Amino acid sequence: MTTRRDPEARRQAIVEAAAALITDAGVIDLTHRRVAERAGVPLGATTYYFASLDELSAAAIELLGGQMDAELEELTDLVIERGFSAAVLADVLHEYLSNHEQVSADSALYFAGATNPQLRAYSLRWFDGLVARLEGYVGAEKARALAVFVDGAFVHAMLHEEPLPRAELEAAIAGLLR
Amino acid sequence: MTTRRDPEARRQAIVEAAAALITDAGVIDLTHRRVAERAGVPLGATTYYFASLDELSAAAIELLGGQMDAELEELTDLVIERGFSAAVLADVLHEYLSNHEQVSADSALYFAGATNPQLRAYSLRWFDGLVARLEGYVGAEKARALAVFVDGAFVHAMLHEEPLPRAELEAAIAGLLR
Amino acid sequence: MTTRRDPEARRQAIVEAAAALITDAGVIDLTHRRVAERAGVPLGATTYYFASLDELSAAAIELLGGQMDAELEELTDLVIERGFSAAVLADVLHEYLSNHEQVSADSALYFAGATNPQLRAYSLRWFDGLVARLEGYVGAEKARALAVFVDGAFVHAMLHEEPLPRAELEAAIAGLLR
Amino acid sequence: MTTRRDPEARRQAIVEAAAALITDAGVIDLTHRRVAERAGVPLGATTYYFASLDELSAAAIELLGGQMDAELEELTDLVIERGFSAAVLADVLHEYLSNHEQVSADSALYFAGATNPQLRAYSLRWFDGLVARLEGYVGAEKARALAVFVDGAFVHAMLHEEPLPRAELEAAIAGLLR
DNA sequence: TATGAATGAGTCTTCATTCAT
DNA sequence: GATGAATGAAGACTCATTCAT
Repeated sequence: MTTRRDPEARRQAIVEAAAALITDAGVIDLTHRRVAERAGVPLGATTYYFASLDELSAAAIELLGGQMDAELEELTDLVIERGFSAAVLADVLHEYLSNHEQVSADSALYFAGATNPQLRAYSLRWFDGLVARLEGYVGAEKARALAVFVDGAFVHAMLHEEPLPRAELEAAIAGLLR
Repeated sequence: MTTRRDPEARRQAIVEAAAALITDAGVIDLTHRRVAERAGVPLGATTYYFASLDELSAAAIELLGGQMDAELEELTDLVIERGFSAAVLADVLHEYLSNHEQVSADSALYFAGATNPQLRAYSLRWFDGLVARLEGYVGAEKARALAVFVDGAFVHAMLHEEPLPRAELEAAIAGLLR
Repeated sequence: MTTRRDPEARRQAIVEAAAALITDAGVIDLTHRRVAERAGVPLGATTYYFASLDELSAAAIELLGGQMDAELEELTDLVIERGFSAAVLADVLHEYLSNHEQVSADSALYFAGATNPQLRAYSLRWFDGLVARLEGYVGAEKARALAVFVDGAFVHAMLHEEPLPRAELEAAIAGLLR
Repeated sequence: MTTRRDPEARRQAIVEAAAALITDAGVIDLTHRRVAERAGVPLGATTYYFASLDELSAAAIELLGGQMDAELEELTDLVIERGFSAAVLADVLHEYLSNHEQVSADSALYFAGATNPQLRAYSLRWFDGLVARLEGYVGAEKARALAVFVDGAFVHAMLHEEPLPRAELEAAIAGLLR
C-alpha cells in the first residue's frame, strides 16, 4: 500500500486509515491494531509515527476537520456561482443532503463535537464558517437563523437517511429570509 | 447508597447511574466498573442484575427515552397552555434551551442516535413526536420545517452552551410559520 | 416439578438433574445454576441440599454408578436366562451396544474414571463385576480376556456410534472362549 | 524457561505446556493462567501467540495426535521387526502397556474423543491405523477384533495402572487369531 | 426451612504501550 | 529507522458460595 522509504506517505496512510475508521464507525473507537490493518502497515508503525493513540486520533480529526472546511467552501462557492437565492440555497443544500454517505462521514465529526468538548471546536468552526459566509448576503441575524436551520436539516437527513423534500427546504429558507 | 436487600431500588440505582454516565459522558461507553462505582455498588451487582452490559445499557437508554418523551410532553403542554403562537413557541423553546444541563442530558441520547443505529428510534421518536404535536396547528409541511429548526436550535444550544437570543428564535419561527 | 414440602423428592430431583447433565455433556461440568434450571428448582435449593458442588456431584455420580450396576445385572441376567454361549453373549452385547444413547450415558461415567482417579472406582466396579459374573462359566483368565474385549467393544461402539457386526462379535468371543 | 526473543521456542513451550496439562489432568480443561504458569511465561504470552484458548487447545491436541501416531508407528514397526505372531504381539503390547506414564498420556487424547466429538477424529485415527496395519497379516475381520481387544487392554491398563499379564494377553490374542 | 440477593475471585480476551532487535 | 515480541491492566462475564430474610 505504501512504498517503503517514504515516511511521510506512510504517516499519511495511517492518518487516513484512522480517519476512515472514525467516519465508518461514526465513533472514535480507534485501536492501533485496527488502524494498522486498515492502513496495511505493521502494528509497530502506528506507534512509531505517533507517540500515543491520542496523538494519532488528533491527527485524524484534524484531517477530517480540513475536509469539513473544504466541503463548506465548495458548497458556498456553488451558491455564489449560481447566484444567492432561496432556490439556489435549497438546491445546493438538497444536493448535499442527498449524498448520504457524505452526510454520514461529516456527521461523525460534527456530532462528536456535541458530546466531546475536545472536538467542539470543529463543530463550531462549521457553524461559524457558514454564518460568516451567509452574513454578507443576509445580515448576521438571518445568517444565524439559516445556519441553525441548515444544521437541523443536516441532523434530519442523517437520522432519516434522506433529506426533506427540496420544495420544503426552499419554502422554509424563503420564510427565514423574508 | 442503596439499602441492602432492596433489589428493586438497587436495580434502579444501577440503571440511573448508567443513565447518568451516558448523559455525562455524552457517549454510550459504559463499563461495569464505572457504573458500579457511580452507583456505589460492588462490581458483581451490575452483572447480577443485568445479564449483559448491553442489557444494562438498554435499560438506561429506555430510562432516558422516557425522560425525553416526558420533556417533550411538558414543553408542548406549556405551548398549548399559553396559546399557540410564534412568540409562545419562542418563549418555551428559549426557556428549555437555556437549561443547559437539561439540553445536555437530552442531547446525549439524541446525538447517539445519529451514529448508533440502535438508538436512532429514540431520536426519531422525538422528531416525529414534535411534528405530530405541531401539525394540528400549522399543517404537516410547516410542522416539519419547525421541527427541523428546533433541532437545529437544539444542536446550536448544545454546542454554544447557550441558546440563540429569544428574539432571533421568534423571528425565525415567525418566518417559518408565514 | 417437585411438590413443595417433600424435601426428599426435591433432593432427588436435584441429583437426577445433575446426573442427566453429566451424561448429556459427557463431562462433569456442573454448575449450580445449570442444575437448578434443569431440576426446575430455585438456585438456593441446590446449595441448601448439598453443602458444595462437589458433594452434589458425588451424589450424582453415585446415582449413575448404581444405574451402571443395574445395567450390568440386567445384561448378565439376560445371558443366564438365554443360556451361556458365545452366541448368546454376542447377542446380548450387540443389543446393548446398539442402543447408542445408553452406551453414551454409561460411557460418561466409565471414561471419566479413566482420567479422574476419584471416579476410577466406578469404572473398576463395572469391570470387576463383569469378570465376577463371567468367571463361574469360563474361569478367571478367560473371564478377564472377555471383559477386556467387551470394554474394547464398548469403546469402539462409543467412538464409531455403532457396534461391530454381531457376527464379528460372536467370532471374537468364540475365539476367546476356546 | 524460554529465552526472550525466541518466538518459535516460546510458542512451542506454550503448546507443550498445554499438552502436558491435558495429559496430566486427563481432561481438556485448559485455562490461560494454568498454561502460562506451566510454561513459565507471563499470562499475556499465551494470548499473544494464540488468538483464543480454542486455538491453543487445538495446537496442543495436534501435538498429542502426532505423538500418538508416532507411538503406533513405533509399535507396529517393532512387531514387524520381530516377526508377526501372537507371541510377538503380546510382547509388544505388554511392553507398551507396562509404561503407565505413556499409556496415561496417550489415553488422555483417546478418551477425550469418547466424549468430545471434536476430538473423536484422533481416537478413530488410532483405531483405524491399527486395523490398517494388522489387516495385511490377518484380514480385516480379525484385524478389527484384535484392535478392539487392544483398545480394551489399553483401557484396562489405564484403569488398573498395570496391564494384564503377558501370558493372558498372548492367550487371548492367539484365540482371536485362530 | 428455603430462597434469592450478594459479591469477589477467576475466566477469556483485547490492547496501549514498551522495547529488544 | 522500523517492527514485532512482550506484558500487564482492564474489559465483560460466570459462578461458587455466603447469608439476610
